[in-house]
Amino acid sequence: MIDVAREAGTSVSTVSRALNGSDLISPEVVAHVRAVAGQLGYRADKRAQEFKLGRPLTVGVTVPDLANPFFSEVLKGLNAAARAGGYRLLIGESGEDPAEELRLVDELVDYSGALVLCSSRLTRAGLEKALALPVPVVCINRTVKNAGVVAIDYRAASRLLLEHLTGLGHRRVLYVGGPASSWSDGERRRTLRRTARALDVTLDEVDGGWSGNHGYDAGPAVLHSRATAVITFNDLVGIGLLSWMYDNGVEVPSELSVASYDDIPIAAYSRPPLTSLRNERARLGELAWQQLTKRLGGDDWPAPDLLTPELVVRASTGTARRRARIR
Amino acid sequence: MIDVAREAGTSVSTVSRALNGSDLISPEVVAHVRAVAGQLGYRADKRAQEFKLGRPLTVGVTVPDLANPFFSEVLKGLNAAARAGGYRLLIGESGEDPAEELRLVDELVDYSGALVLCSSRLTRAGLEKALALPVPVVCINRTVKNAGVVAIDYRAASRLLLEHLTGLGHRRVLYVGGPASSWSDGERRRTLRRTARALDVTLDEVDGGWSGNHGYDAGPAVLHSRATAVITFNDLVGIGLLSWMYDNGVEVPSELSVASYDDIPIAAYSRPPLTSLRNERARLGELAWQQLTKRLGGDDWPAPDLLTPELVVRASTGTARRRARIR
DNA sequence: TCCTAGCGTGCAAACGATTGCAACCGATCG
DNA sequence: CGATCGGTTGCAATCGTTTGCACGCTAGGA
Repeated sequence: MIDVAREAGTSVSTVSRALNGSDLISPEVVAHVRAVAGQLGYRADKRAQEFKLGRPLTVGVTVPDLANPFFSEVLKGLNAAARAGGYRLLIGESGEDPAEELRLVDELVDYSGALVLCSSRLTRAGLEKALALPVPVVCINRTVKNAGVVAIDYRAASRLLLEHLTGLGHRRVLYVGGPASSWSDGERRRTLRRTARALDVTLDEVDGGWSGNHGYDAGPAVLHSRATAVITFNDLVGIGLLSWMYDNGVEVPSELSVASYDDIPIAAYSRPPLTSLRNERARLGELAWQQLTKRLGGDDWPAPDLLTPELVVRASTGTARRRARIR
Repeated sequence: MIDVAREAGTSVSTVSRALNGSDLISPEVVAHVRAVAGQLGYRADKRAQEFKLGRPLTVGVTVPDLANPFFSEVLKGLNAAARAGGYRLLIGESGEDPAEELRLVDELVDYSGALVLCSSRLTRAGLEKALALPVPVVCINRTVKNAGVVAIDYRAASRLLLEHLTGLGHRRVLYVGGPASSWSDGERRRTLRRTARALDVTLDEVDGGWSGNHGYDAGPAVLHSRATAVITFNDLVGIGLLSWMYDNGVEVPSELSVASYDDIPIAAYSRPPLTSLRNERARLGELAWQQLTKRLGGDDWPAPDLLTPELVVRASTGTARRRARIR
């Protein structure tokens, strides 16, 4: 900058003003300075700028698992929105571990003007700590006070699933659960139970996880239950389960129906294609950013945004014609 | 910091030294300052530190598509390695668009001490521009001079695939290609052609893309070719293609074999499970970081790291018994 | 002709840390 | 007893910007 000033025969203040389009500076000088700067290949040091200006134009994000398509797409949406607003994303992955997530948050906050916790696995206490930080925090898929909240409406989601299954005549449904630290697993269980009661459906539950392997491994337990329909924590689990059923000669859907949450792209291509709940994941990210901008603009936190998913019926659900058993 | 200094009855210099563990300071003072700092809840401003200290401890990364499991896992590996080295990741997504990638690079460089371009879609000229930047650049899955290079050994990869297929008796193979701007698609084509010639296999090619939809849409073209085996650009394309074959009554592998590159987790759960080339994607990220540290340490760029994949044979490949045709 | 706006510009102080250098201390040595 | 020295500490400059304030200049009105 000093070089530019010297070369242009002005002071650095003038260079700064010229480059930033201040209005109390003559147009000729602006043109001249711009020319000189371009010629010298000068680039303003963004870090110094942001340093001087105050809070960083960065939003820190945590996700449990980068390789999970659900989170990738949330990140896509958030990234696009944040970039449009002049912000960048600093992404951290907690590996589904609450302690690691806390460390991560603690580190990200040093470089971020805001935080987005995506499907936070934080303990209650950890979350308190995060909210006490001197930056605004938005939670995606976790409700909490004094923070922005954007979430899937699991009440509606679970109702859609169960109504679909009862419509097909199922009266006994099994839920294959997700990671214990997952808030959204808790919500899915809670809303399923409640809706099952209302619909007079028997709901059993077994533990699962978040990956295809977890679903595959749940195969025997599923068969042991006397359910005719299964709802899995997510599509990866569902697809893994479908695979076990195929390997063990159980026909889907004539012996067992399988449905799931999220509708990741690959769900349409499983065999049979998986009935699932489509949610606008990218939109989750977008809305998180919107909440953030409002808050950064000085307003209070807006009301939580709830996204209602849409049931995509595919061939993995149908009427039960036979009891499943291993052949 | 000033507050801490005042409260501790010292100068800010002393506080700085105490907190950073300088050796020319008395232990008692260190203890005292630390205590005061803790009590006041003082946290050093990392951004100011890095600003003063010089280059940012951040590595900027570009990927074409965050939702693609291949890239997610590379990011996982890179992230883990970089964090262990005290660096953070600034991630940008180009959306498979060369122009956008260039903009991205131009922005990331303002905040990064190093750049990692993952499967760069940059044009030749764009890449030159990126390499001319005042930070070290590592390319993952793209070879280039004067930069770090970490890549899959596609020569070995293509050979593994074709030898497997010829071993099963296939003499006519079709390649369903990837995005035009993808270097790795180019490499796959090049090495396949070359190996096909050596093995006396007829190789046809059609254009595809990177997603399940691209694979599904390629179905008719695949059937029109007279190939008995198909190699797809990646697993997503492969799974999409399998789905089309199923929907149209083509039996895999008895009428058509399908194999692919990458072996993403879901490949094991397609129906039939997909024969694919396993590569250590997380390791790609790790190696990229290693190259970077060497370079940042003052050395020249090390020789390119080539990772040889491993063929995972599953049920989607077998001996062709019938000519495929739509029923 | 002089005074006063008002516009354009430069000086210098910040932002929050690190660090070379000088100064100070007590102790040891000659 | 004074010089020296090692061990600590503080002063002030610095990183690359932005910006409040003061100043100078020009033009227009009285």
